[in-house]
Amino acid sequence: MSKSSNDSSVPTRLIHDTCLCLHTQRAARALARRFDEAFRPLGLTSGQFSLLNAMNRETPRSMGEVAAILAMDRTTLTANLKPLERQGLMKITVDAQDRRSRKLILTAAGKKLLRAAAPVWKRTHAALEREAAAAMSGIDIPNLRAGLRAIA
Amino acid sequence: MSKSSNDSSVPTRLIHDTCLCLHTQRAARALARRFDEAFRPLGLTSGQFSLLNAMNRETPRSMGEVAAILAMDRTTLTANLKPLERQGLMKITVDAQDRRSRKLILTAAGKKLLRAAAPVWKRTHAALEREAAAAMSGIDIPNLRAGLRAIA
DNA sequence: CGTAAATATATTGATATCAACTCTTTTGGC
DNA sequence: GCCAAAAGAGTTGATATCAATATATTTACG
Repeated sequence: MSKSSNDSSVPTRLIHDTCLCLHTQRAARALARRFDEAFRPLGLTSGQFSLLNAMNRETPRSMGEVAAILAMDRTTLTANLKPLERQGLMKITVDAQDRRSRKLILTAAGKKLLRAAAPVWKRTHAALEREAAAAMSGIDIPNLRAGLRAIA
Repeated sequence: MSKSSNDSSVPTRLIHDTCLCLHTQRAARALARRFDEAFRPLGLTSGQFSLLNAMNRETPRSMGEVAAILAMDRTTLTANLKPLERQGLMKITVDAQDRRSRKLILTAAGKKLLRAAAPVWKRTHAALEREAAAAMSGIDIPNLRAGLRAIA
């Protein structure tokens, strides 16, 4: 006889221990909280920091380009831009070459905030790498990044 | 003179390429979409699947325990339980030993849904691992999981 | 040229996420 | 036993996420 409560061919325990989706969500939540806290004095979240970064270039990107870079749904990007635009950190302009497309442009305030956030990021990321090394001896951070890219 | 637009000591490009927070968020979004799609015929999201899994045990867990397992804020868990409870997949009971605490208990419907979802998970995860191997030759999935645990 | 298909984005509705705050219950010091 | 501190959970408000759907613009075909 099999056990009464867990007779599935794929036990709960195996799924919990194995699932890359769960492991990635767990890490994503933990890292978001950590960077959110670090950026809080600047009135910025971790996601907003990544988003501003993706827009910080000479040649403005379109919504679709930024959404692809962040592996984010286009409609999520539309929503995420609203608070940034409201705070005057960036603006959305119609692309003159293709009037369906939008160019996402950082304002001076947005660039200034990014400059202020950069050392916070550097400090926080360095601490994260130190702790990761302590938690997992011989952790290979570049390899971890490559693995994350492979599953994204 | 330094360049006019990017004179920060930490260039945007370096942050974009390096940031583990961004890489993890990207992967988390992509995997959530993928598993959400696979579970859709069952009316389940990837997060709900992980949550039901965390509650599937003989000895019920409390909210705090489940939140810790998922690296999730306690208040997020409260919110996430609402649709599951409404759909009759689980119920929340007061712990008789400690009336502050809640025991999270899967219903028969919840267990049945989990059993139906298990093969979907198995299939989807196997496909993910295949594609990850194709994207990154020599990818070490157990090592990737360990790295995710180290940063969570 | 004109229209159907494709492309780029926006809106709506549901769930997810967390900080700040509140409420209830338990624990510890006395 | 009493009361302050601690612990567990719920509520509110803001942002994040995506599917389904809608709108505007461009492209392609005839």
